Amino acid sequence: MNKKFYITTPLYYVNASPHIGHSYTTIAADALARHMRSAIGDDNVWLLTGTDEHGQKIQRAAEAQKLEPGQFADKTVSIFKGLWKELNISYNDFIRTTEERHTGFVKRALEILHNKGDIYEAKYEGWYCTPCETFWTEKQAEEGLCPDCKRPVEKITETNYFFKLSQYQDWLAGYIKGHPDFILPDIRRNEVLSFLELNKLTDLCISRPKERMSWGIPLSFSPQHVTYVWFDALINYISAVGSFDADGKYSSRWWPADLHLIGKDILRQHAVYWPIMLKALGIEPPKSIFAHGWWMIDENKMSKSRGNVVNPIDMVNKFGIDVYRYFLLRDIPFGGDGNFSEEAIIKRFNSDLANDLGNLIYRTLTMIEKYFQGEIPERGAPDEQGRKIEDKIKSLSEEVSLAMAIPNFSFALEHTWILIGMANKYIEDTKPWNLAKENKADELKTFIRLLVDVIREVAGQIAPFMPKTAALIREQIGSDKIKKGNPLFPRIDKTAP
RNA sequence: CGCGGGGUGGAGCAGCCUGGUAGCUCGUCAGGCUCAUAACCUGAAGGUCAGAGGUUCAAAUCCUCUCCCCGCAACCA
Repeated sequence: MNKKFYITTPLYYVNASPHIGHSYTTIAADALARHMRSAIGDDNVWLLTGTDEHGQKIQRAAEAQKLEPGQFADKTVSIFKGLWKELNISYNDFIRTTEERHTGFVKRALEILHNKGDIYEAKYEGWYCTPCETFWTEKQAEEGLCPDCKRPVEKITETNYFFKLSQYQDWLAGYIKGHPDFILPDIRRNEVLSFLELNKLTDLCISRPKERMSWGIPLSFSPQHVTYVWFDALINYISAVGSFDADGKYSSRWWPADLHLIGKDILRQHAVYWPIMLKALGIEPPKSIFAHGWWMIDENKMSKSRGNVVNPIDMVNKFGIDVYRYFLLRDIPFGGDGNFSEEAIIKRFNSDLANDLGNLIYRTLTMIEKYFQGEIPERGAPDEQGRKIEDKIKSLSEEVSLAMAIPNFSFALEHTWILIGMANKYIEDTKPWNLAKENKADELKTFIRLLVDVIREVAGQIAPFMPKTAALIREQIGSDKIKKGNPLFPRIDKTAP
């Protein structure tokens, strides 16, 4: 029935280089997209990522490097694209908010809302800190001082444009209540609901005067203003995959998105602003928004000021792409926070990848070499333990699919590892070395072939998580004749430097 | 009374929504095996599920209170 799957990552803000958090969301989205491609076909899955490039932070960061904002963004974008290539991210489209296809779309969307009366002009009053170029509320600017630099703020009044968020508050609350899967996991859903109950939404200021901030999309009905970055950025999810017709009706092959994958820090923008913007535009909301947790670095929140930002490239260089991908998706149930440390990666690596999976493959290949000169045998009917393994092979993909639908990546991987464990135990119990000595060739064939079937199934199930590894496994054991290589995951000796 | 998350054997976690022998991974100890990457398999030790009270035939699981830790408070995945 649902013959398409449209999944997005956030549009990453290009004011800084990507860190572990960006890579986490993106890898998760990639794994899910790959899984869905194998389930419903390559042509029916669309993975969108991209970059958010407007706004004051970019303008200032560019100035600091004596670059035009566009040039500055180009630099960061190439870093992001390089990382996604490195991490094997199979995105279908990469949209930049500075591209014409997006800016034109945003202008049009704003026009529609303006014509409809959902965007109105009003005086905006606030306490402005000129050196910081930031507005503060009365409460934030205690004693008339900027909370950042502690210099005096001044009261400024300017004309801006506002979006009628408040008008849709009741609709949104009702919608969330009526759609249990709209905001996931439940913790986040409750968070948004209680936020909506406890607060009265204020209309969202969606413009910035050009003289103060020029790096943005100009409003067509007021060229001296540019669009507020969040309003601009969120629209990418629809601008990338569809268009408005002459009457302002939106159409797209892919919309509504099946899943917006985000971090918990940008939940409110996605769960409050975004659905309301869509509602106002007469466009269906996304089916699901899933906010995952944060990686803590050695028990601390990752932040630049702490100097504990983890660069994904360092981890990839140290442990390999697939190990990094596996660790992020396996170590914690998707949704919660996790602790990131090299020690934790090594632990996962040695126990799951080297001992369980790598060793299973290696010992199986050795047996095929030893007992069958490298030819993979056909098999007959297995014994009882073998039949249980057969059953597990059959049921595994369904189990994995259910876990991926949540999505809970660690559950999905755990299911696969149960099969790996069963196979390792099967070897132990069957004692093939005795079968060989006793010349029980048929039993040995069936036994070995079942192991091969297990490994092939495992390769299929881990492919979305570890595409490179899956390909290597298939290379070694995918055809009639094995190609044994070195162990896929040589153990990491902790005592070594 | 700002909001939220968490406190489960040595470590990290699942289970809690839909009460009913407390589970997983790692670590430790003992044993087995040799096809294998000092890997694999088996067994054992180890928890009054933060504390108190309540509901119930029965509570880690539901309710109340207390203590402790941690995030968030509008552009950091």
